[in-house]
Amino acid sequence: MLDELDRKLLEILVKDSRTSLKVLAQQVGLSSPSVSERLRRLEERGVIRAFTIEIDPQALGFSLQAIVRIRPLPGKLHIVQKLIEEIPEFGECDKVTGDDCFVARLFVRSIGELDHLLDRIADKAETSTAIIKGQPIRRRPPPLEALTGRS
Amino acid sequence: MLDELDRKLLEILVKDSRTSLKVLAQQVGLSSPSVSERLRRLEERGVIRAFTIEIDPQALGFSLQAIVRIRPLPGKLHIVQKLIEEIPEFGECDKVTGDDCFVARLFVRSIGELDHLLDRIADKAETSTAIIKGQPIRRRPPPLEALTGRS
DNA sequence: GTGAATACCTAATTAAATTAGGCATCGCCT
DNA sequence: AGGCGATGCCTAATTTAATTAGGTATTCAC
Repeated sequence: MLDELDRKLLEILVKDSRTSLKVLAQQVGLSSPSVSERLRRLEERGVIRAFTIEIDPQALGFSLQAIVRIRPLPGKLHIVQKLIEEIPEFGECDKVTGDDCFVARLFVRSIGELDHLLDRIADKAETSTAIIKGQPIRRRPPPLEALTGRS
Repeated sequence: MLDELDRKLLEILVKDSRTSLKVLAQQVGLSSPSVSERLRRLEERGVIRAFTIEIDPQALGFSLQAIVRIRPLPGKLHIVQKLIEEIPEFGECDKVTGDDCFVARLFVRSIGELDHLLDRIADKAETSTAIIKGQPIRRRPPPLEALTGRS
């Protein structure tokens, strides 16, 4: 369902999505219309979810990040979820097993802002917060390398 | 340091980084060479870290994700960090305050694979794992919206 | 007030993406 | 076995986009 060439294309595009069809084509040994068609299908099938840019949060003024565990109080699940969706300072957020809780990333400008945001959910959920220090050890993408290499 | 137009450009590009200079230009009311120059500088300054694609992990076979808290045993910090960097199944990983530990995302094909990977660090760190269920409530990006809107 | 630096513009050029049309291979059905 | 449709690729032509070159207005420092 995803052949060698598709994976190679994805690998190149993760590193630089502006790579021209011409260059992609010579990397995989196809013509540019063929590559174009493959990319179209990868998008169509949802393998490529988006062409996007990665922005440095610090450049936007978000010098602080935190990882927050949020356990909604009984009956408050939907209200809490809605809040998370609406507050723009939330980054990625996942629901995890166990005692039905969320794990989310928060981008803030200061500790004060962090406190303020947590206050907004304090009466609807039990939270625990870990402040992120330093630069990330790794950044996001799903492990394309893991498909070819051993682990 | 980042004016209104820059923010607008970032906002458009986060949604679709293939947006042409022509379209960007008319959205912000500049000519395309001017937009081109602004983007060049945003990259140069590190505001735009990368042009990239977002891939659906499931399409790659990673049907399971977990968030793992990893507290390296005394003296084992660097070994653990190196492992996290090298194992391709790790996604983003941050160091957090408190008792010096990491919070990482793991992409795996099965519970078996998850167990296997955790075994590899079991003798070097204390770990606790939460399996992610369902689709994420929110996805990654730092909150551009938070710069304009109130919160 | 003059000179240098910005930040923008338009027009011309170069480069990239798309379209159109055709060919080979494969699987399937009769 | 022969034919038919669907794939997946190709080249060449066309269209669209990005870049470059050169010029103008504005601002700030001296």
